[in-house]
Amino acid sequence: MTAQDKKNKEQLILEVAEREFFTKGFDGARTMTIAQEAGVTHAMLHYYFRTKEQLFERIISDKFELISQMVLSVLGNAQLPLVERLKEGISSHFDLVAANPLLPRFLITEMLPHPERYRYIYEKLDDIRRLYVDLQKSIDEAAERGEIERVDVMMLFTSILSLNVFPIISAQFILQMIGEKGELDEAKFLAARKQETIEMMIKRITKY
Amino acid sequence: MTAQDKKNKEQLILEVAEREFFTKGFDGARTMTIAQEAGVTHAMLHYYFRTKEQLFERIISDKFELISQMVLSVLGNAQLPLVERLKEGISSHFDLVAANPLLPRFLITEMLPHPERYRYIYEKLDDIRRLYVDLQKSIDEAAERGEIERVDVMMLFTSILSLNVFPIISAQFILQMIGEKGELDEAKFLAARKQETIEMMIKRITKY
DNA sequence: TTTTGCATTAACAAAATTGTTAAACAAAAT
DNA sequence: ATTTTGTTTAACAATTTTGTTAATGCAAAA
Repeated sequence: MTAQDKKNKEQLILEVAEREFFTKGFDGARTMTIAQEAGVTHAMLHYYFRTKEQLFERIISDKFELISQMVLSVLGNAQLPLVERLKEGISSHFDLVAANPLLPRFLITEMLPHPERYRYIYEKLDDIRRLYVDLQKSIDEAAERGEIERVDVMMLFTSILSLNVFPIISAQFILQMIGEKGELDEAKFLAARKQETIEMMIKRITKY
Repeated sequence: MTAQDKKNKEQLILEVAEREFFTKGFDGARTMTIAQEAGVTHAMLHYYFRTKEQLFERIISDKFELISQMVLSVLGNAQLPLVERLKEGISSHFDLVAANPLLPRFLITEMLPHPERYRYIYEKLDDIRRLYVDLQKSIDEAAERGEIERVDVMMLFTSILSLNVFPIISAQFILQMIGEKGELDEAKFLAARKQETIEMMIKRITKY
């Protein structure tokens, strides 16, 4: 067995475990299932990661950067003009969430019930306050010039987060409920959502 | 022990169990914990409900009507004029979700991973298709008369659901991230959200 | 080639969780 | 008063899940 094989085996466990944890939550995940699906004995899993908790921690800290981005990117690129910034922010945030659809659900099911476990994530997010203040300033200035409506960034932020994340989490659910004859598939639905969200947010800040 | 006491004890277990299941999910919930918090031996819990599964099923079927309402009420009262219908629908839906904040998270963590367990809920929701078609007709007519923009009800529905549910689920999370010095408490935040959502949706269908 | 160190396996141990039972008990019915 | 019915408790059994260990293999370094 080469070093490469080892890396691959460890990596394989991590990938399988990520899917397992993200879909079933910490409590629902089974180390035996993970081991089985990764094609290793469950003793191997314990050999590499010692405990279920440590395997979990490893996955979370590996995902940390992505989680931060997932929150931050809503606020967009401070260099762009306001409306562009909004469009680009919504769009890139949507894509990021859509590319990692299991993560938001996991955050909701794991972080919310165990906030103490994830304190370090909140700490890291000082960046968000800078972008927040910055965006509020841009908005206030534009509003001063009568270009847009004055709006609260926290409301804007929450709306974008809601409109981007919720449909991605629950697309299946919504389509099953009111999808007509399944002709509208998930990909089309989400593409439509992305445009809808951009349109709604633009309208929200537009002054008439 | 009177019949009343029994009812109370059984009821107490149900109440405690509901909170336990809704916060920790089926896998995270512990029958011992439930029994302990309800002040009964865990044998009692099994005496009344036989298995963890049966206790769970009981809670779900008891909540069934509420779950249906939580989806249906978004579409509002078909008797009212369109804008009123929208305002009233958003408002009552928001209140319903806010009064049962654990339920949406639970639906996301339980229904989405186990759609087969909840097939009967989808079946029940033929009502929603009636309201859906009905609302689309109202909108199309109003749009025909040039009163509002033509919009797709599924988009409208999804937006309202997103804007109402997501902030309620994740208020804590959002406030911790960008809440300034905790001066904005959860109640104020949610009250602001409710107004914001109504305003956004009205703007969405308004024609200029 | 021998040693060294990590990788692997199989069997086992421990802990946590759920589920059962028999016997005691209490209340209501006869 | 006695029977019947349902409730409660304590002890225990079963199962599931996690974690450990000792023996073995195997590849590369010494």
